[in-house]
Amino acid sequence: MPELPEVETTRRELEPRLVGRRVKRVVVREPRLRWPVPPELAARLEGRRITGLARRAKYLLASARGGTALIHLGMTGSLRLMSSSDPAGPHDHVDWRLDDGQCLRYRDPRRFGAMLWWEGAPARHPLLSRLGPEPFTDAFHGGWLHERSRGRRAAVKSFLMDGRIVAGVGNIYANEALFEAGIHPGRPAGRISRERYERLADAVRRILSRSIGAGGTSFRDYVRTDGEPGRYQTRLMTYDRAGKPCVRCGAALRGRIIGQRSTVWCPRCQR
DNA sequence: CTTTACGCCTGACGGC
DNA sequence: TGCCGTCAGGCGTAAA
Repeated sequence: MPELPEVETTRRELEPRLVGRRVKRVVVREPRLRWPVPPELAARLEGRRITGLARRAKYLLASARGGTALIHLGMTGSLRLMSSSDPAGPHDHVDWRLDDGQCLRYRDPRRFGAMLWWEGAPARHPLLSRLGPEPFTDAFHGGWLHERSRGRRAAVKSFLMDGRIVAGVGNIYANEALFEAGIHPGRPAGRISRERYERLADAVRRILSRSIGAGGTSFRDYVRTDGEPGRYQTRLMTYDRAGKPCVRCGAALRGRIIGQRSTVWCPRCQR
């Protein structure tokens, strides 16, 4: 499931091979993603050069003269670079054929992802305009989490996964960061001290950094741009490990649905 | 404002 | 073996 580390891994791998290239042709085999791929995406992108590739939360932003393509990988999306002559497989919904013979190919079996075109400033896009700070910026710190959580009764895990609080933390890494910080995922967000939120902010950054360093987590569908899986799934401490021993203390990890998401924690290490 | 539930979608899995 | 029900889940949206 692509979260911030998977999207950032994709961005870093694509950037040197995509930026500066001209898009010769956009082929949309299946426009029915989360929102329909708009016809103007192909119309505007064809013939233009990609001038940059940025990330905001889990969105990739490919800029060109006159606009920006927003790409979201949803649950099962991946972007790979291959030869334009490679035959498309199942769920390969969109190709960007480039001027050097490469092809940027978007695959997404469940079609929860998106590919949109936006002609204004990216920060003004409705999907981006209300996002909270990026985890790796100075604006994200324990004091911010503490301040924003006052009066909130929802579980800290749900709070941490709220994109308006911090951008890009999804279910897997919320579980991992709370484990690392020793905080029970079900604890009401408003009842956690500033000191513990400092530890949580640090843990979020550390967990995300480690996963980016490993090329992300591949559970089912996510692959890197060369088709290889990420390596971080071998280092997950909680996710998908309910009932298994805690890597730190050996106690059996507990699992429960919190905020409609599978949640795993150690009953001894997390309070 | 916050919180909760729903739905989009396919593939994997378990039960019979 | 095959069919079918259930589940997973990012995240926008609607409703409470």
